[in-house]
Amino acid sequence: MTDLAKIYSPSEVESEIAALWDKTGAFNANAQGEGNAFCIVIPPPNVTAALHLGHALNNTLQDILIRWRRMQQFNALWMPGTDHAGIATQTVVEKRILAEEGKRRTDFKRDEFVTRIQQWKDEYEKRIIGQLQRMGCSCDWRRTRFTMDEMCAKAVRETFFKLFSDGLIYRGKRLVNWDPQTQTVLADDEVDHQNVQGNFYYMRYPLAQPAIMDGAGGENAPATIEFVTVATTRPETMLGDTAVAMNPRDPRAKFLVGKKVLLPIVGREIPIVADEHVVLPDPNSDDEKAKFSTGFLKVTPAHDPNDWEIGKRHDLPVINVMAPDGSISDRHGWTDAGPDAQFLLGMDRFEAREAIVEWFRKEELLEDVRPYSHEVGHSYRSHVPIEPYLSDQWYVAVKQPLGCPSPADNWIADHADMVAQVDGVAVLKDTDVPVASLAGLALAPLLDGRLKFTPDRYARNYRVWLENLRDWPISRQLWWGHQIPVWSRDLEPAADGSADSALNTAIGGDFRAKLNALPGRYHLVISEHPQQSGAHRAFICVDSDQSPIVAAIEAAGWKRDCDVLDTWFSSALWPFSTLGWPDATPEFKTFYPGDVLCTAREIITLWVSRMVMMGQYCAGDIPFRDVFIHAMIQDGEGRKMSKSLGNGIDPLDIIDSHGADAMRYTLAAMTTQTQDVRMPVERMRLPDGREVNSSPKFDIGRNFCNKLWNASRYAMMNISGMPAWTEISPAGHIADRWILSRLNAAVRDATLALEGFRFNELADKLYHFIWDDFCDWYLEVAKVRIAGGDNTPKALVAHGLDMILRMMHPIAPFITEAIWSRLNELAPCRGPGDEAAEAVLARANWPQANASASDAVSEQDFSLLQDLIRQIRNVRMQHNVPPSRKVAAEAQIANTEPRAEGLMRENLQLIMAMAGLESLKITSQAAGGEDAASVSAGPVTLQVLGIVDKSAEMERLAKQRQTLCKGISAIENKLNNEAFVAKAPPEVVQNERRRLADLRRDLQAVEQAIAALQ
RNA sequence: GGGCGCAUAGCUCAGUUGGCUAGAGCGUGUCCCUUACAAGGACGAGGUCACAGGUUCGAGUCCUGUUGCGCCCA
Repeated sequence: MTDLAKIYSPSEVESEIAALWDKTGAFNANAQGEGNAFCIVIPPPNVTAALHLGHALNNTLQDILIRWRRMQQFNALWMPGTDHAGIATQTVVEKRILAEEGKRRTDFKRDEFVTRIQQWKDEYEKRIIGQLQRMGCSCDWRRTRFTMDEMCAKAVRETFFKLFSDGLIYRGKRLVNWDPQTQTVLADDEVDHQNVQGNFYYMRYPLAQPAIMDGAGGENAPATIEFVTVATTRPETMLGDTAVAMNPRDPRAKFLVGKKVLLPIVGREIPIVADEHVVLPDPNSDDEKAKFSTGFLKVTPAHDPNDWEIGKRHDLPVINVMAPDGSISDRHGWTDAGPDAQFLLGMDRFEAREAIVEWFRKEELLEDVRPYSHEVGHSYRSHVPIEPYLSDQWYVAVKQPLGCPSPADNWIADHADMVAQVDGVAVLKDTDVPVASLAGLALAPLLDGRLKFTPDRYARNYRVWLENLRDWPISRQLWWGHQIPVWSRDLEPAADGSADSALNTAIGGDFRAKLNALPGRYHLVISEHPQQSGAHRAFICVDSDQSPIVAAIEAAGWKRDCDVLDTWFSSALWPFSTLGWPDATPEFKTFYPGDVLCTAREIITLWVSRMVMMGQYCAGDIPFRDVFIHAMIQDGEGRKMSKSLGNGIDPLDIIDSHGADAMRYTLAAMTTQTQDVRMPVERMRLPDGREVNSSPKFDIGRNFCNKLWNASRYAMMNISGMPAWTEISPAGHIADRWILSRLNAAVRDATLALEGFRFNELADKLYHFIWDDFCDWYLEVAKVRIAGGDNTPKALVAHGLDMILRMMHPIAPFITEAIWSRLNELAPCRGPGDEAAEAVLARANWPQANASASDAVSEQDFSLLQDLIRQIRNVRMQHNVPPSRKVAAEAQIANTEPRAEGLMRENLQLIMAMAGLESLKITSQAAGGEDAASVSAGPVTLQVLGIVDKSAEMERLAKQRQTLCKGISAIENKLNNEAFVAKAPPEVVQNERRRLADLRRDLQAVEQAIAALQ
């Protein structure tokens, strides 16, 4: 009987099983549920593109954890969803529309364009969810969220409002990382540093008045200086220079500092200032900077972060010479562009670089050009070099004391040893991070051990990043995202100079009183006007778009900020926004805080830290206890998988060719503590004719699934006539005692591996238990016994299969569920207790290990039988005895080992069948003969009769003797070493003695065999 | 410039606090289409654990240095 195919065909069972899970609501979590909750939120994949193999790994691991906990009967929720990925998605849609329709974003109205992105999002969200489902992910699909859906938007709005009201969001003008391509600001961690081959340009700036330098000419004669030479890699920024700086220790400084230079092209007169930051020139230095330095540094505060700092120290003007698209412009802060500069206006920054260099060359002011390789920041999204750019942005103050109740309040009292007082503020020891600040809220749980990273080395990344954290720029000049809920208005200076009367004059009447009369919350901030002195600018944050306050202020001429929030702002709220926070929903109460976050290391700072921060600040607790960081998948050459290299692997292709379970198994087996894994990529042809990228690695999983499938086939073919558990005596046969002990060990090992996030160990232990112990030995022994009329093994096979399916289910859910269904039809009751098995494996119980089920004696006895059988097979092989030829053997057992003799006598038939013997005699003197081969296993010496020619056997024995002698002398040396015997732990010494005795016994057997042959 | 990781069989990788003759899968050699499985079975071969020092009775494992590769941060 069996309807199972000989070869496992994943496509035939996967859809059927997916339907079963769907129908039974197997993945549904219960928000009203009693008992222990267990919650994982998915790292929401970007709707930018379909999922790749890295996602497959990430989600396989999460699914393993959630299925395991669900089987442990936790009320398990895996929250699914996707991320709007602001800049990334907007960029791909812009590119697509430009390529297909030749239109740019600016050809659309904002809401039209957002609709287009929305369409893209709908398409990819569907694709992504479909991919996750085909991988077998057991998310509660009813709850699927999106970072811009209504529920998440509400959390974003609430959080922004709270931060704004708490004074933690401010508007600041400063140098930002600007992406001229997408025209948005980027956070520091969105900038990729790439090594670029560029040039140092040496440019002469004439002095306004020539300077006389004593003793600088030859022979200490005074010298006249007419110009200074600055070196720069970005000549185009010279248009915005507002000083030349030199190190005060430079011997020339006393003659030059305070003098003026005339900025070429522009004609601007700028001072020479002294600043320690300038590197002294030294052509022989190992330091690249000193080698290339002239000692004169052009200072462009609007276009370089270091120059910005120098500018602040010397109170220099800040002149921005570029438009947001990176072209040279006199409309964004540059007011003195003279006639000579006109030709540059409108040029792209790189074009301008060439033009300016050429201008200097023509004017004979270009002293030199030297090649120089250096790091340049690039946009992680558009890949163009970023431009340091002066701009107004919204920031979150991450190290500002909170001034509102937070989890930090009790923490300070409870962890006095980790806190220091600096200027009346409690900071975390050895840092400048206030405990009650956003950064402090993220850091404290790591320091006190509530937040744990696996592998733990990543905790350091997290800690160092938070300790050095700078304020978080959260505004992005995009259309796709959560629009910033702040309205603003400029206020003319009031007669009395007060901001409030300026406000009331502008609006007419008591503005605050008017707003207070309306329902809803708002927070008003008035600051000085950035340009007009005496004037003010007012900002209002409103908690909801539906608020009548919005209508009121818009009617009064307030304008809403056009920018949107950084994507990570909404992602930071994901662990609780998805559960309905700020409302006290049953979901939030049941599932927050969650348990595990599973992600890649590149995202620890960007995302993990911010989730902890916001979880504490908004929801009052950390969002998860464990952070598991998995490896990055690279190709066979150690390169990142990417579209541009064409070395990426599509998980759906693997599912089509190998099956979802095979993919999952392989990915789990590859998950060690290392930070990247290599996956050799090969082209392969699918049955439908498509040629796709794949990897031979996935054969491991496919072969294993096929093995499991066939072992199950065998088990189910033998189920008829299976005795009830109560009718058998599973302790009666050595093989039964052995497999039960091994089974128990497998349960224990699998559970421990899962508890420690050791996925490869889980995969490995199950592989060897199933393939080696269960299939190669237990099933083979069972065949012999069943053929001999013993039906007991049938019950143990059924029980073993039942347990294997449970343990394998988290890794390979489809195949195990499919076999489970069929097994339930054939043998609903199996195993101790003879109880009916659960209907759906996804909801069945995870087995429990039992220390008393471990049987070391039986394991030792059985391994003696295995050893003996292997030895006989080995000697047969070496003497070219074909498997079909049965041979006779006789065995002799050391008379000090009566247990071994009993074991042999009870299992004669078994040994004969397994080793291909026609007879096996136990005698007190197994003499063998000229044609006998001698083997030994522990106390058993056995002669395989009639198979050898004498010289071949002599040769084999001689080789064996040599190996044994080598081993013996190694141990003897060790034991003769007095220091070893004196200092090593007694059990180690004991062990060596036992090994020596064993080897000597084996050697004796070999020597006897040799003597017998001679 | 700072930090992290990796280097073990032809390939991809395991190897918990130092302790049996360093393991697995793939590949490879020999034999076998034995009624669960040839995507299989049986039995083999294959390693100076990158290099040089040090600690220790004992080092793939700990320490120092060197070389090569990769990643993160500034």
